[in-house]
Amino acid sequence: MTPKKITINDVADHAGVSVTTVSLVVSGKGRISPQTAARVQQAIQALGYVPNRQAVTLRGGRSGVIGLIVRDVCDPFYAEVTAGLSEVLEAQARVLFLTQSGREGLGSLRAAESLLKQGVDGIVLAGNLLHGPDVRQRAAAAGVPLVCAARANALEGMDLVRPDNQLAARLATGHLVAEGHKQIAYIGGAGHSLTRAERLGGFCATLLQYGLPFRPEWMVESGVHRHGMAAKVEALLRRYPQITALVCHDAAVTLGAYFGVLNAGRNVGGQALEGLYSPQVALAGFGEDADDALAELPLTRVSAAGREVGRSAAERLLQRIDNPDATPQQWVVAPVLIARAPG
Amino acid sequence: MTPKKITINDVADHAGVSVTTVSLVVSGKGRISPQTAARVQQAIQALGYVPNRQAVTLRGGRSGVIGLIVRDVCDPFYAEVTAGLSEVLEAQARVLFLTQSGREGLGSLRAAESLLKQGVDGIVLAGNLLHGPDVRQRAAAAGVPLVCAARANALEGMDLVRPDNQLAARLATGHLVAEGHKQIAYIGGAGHSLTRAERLGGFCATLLQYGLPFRPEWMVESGVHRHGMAAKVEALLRRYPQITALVCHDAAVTLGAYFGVLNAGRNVGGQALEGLYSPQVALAGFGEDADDALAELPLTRVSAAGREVGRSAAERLLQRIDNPDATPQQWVVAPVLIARAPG
DNA sequence: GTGAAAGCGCTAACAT
DNA sequence: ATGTTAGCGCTTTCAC
Repeated sequence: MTPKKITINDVADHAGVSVTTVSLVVSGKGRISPQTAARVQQAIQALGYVPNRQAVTLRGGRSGVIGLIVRDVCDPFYAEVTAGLSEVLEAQARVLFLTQSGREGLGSLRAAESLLKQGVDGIVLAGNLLHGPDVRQRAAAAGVPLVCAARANALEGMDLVRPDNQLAARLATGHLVAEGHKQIAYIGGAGHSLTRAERLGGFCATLLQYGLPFRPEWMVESGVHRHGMAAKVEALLRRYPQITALVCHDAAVTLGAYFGVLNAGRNVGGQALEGLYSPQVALAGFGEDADDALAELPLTRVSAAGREVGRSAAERLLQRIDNPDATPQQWVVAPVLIARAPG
Repeated sequence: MTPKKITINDVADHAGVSVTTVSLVVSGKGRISPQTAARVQQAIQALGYVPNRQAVTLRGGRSGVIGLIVRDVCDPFYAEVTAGLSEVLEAQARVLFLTQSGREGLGSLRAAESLLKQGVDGIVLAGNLLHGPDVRQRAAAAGVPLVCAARANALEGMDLVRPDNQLAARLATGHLVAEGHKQIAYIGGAGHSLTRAERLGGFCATLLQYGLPFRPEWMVESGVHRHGMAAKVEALLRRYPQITALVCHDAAVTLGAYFGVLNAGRNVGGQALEGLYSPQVALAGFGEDADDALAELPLTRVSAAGREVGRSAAERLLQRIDNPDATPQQWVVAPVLIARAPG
């Protein structure tokens, strides 16, 4: 059934050389004569030889495997991160171990444990940075490099790749301002969210920069479950009819806001109209590219570029693998503005 | 830096026995005296011994690793499948290799190749069944079990886990019928989609079962990009005002349909009103649990239960690993209806 | 019941 | 420039 596994010995026999020679040819290390090298290559082709990873690793080489600890692959942002990571690693002929720490998962630390047991060359911790220090300690003890990828800022002293939430908010807000809006509210996000805090920073900074008002009452929290945003937005707009634009924290909030606008008797659109009061309310929202359910809505979106975060995390980890003693760095990935024709 | 790796030899020394004994105790195989076993266990605890996977695998044991080939982890359905798979495997102290075949990935076959090189115990092919036969052949040649997990039916002769699209459509349609709707249209999906075909089967069957009309003009395709569904739905409703309910193919289509209903001067709601013409139009849609952006809409959703598909695929693969010669089976996973209070 | 020893496939000294 | 050989950590006959 299973075809006889062909090993380095078979190749050596077939080429009439020793295993050392074959090994040297494969790794391109020693000085081997062109003729011999050619004969060996030919034997490799003929037999379809593929080096056995476990043997290499056992002997002390690299396993070629990277471990990923992610809270929940179903979260669109982290799904993008995972995809980006996987892309880069595949291009390097490496593979990715996936473990989940959240939901039904076994927790970051246990995940790390099981990855280390498998002999990974490096670990990416995506989200769940609460247990970051524990994981770092464990990885350090095993001499395995660790890189974090998260939605918001966190620990010092660790390699971390994250989106630029502040810039994202500046882009979104700036876009609305450029369209002529002067009364802008921020909708959604849980009060304790670090991501929200960073975005609010960019939001306020942009308003200040243009001399526009920002009022605490115009920053509406959503609970974690994001229920009833439509009602909250409707109430906001009825109370402050001068508001002409909303920055929305995520896809669910955006949709809620959309209905809130309609329920308040206003329309959703882009360009701010003349005069103080406009029946139009413009929307800008954050979200991943994969959140395409909202693609048809007339709104401007800013993506946190999760895929790019994943790619960068992979790059950084590969660097760390080659150079374990490098100083930890924070990499910030620029967001992407996807403007929508007003309408 | 790196703490000395402790091996089976260290344990043997510490316990004053031979490596054979330690191995036997760990695997629980040979007949070892309780005293010796206890001493060994104690040594294992004391030293924190963890068997080296590569050594075990090299020696001929199982690697404890399962490979997953998925087209795109960012697709909500396959993200759920991945999560379900990962859950089950983690519970079994196994780990999951993730490879992507689509997008920037290297194609199913190359992914399979790289998984086999890593010595996986089994492979799950999720989606992209076009290349299923190739992958199967390759896996079979390596003596590695293969299980497919896909959104729709496909090849014969392979183990396959998939959602019950037909039942899903029956649930959605039946729900609308139970609410009193008699004129129901099906919106969205690409014409060549197998999933759509299966759902349409369930849709039509349900209508027939209740003696309700089904008309080809009431089955509106969306392109692959799902643009302009709002306009299509508006046109449909204006042309056939007797329609009171829509079954929507996915989240994006549902949202488009929602606006189509509004644009047609109708409202979205649940209960069918008296009389032939109702201003209300009810919506039922398909989607994963993770598609929660639409959670606030007053509509009934049917989930394909991707997570459960993943779990089942894992179960089946574990069976195949224990019993490689079993006959291929098709497993069908029941969908989940999430009813919404009509509003 | 327990131990000695032979490899699994590979790499890296150390010869030659 | 190429070959010999000693392990990496483990399981598994086969002795005792």
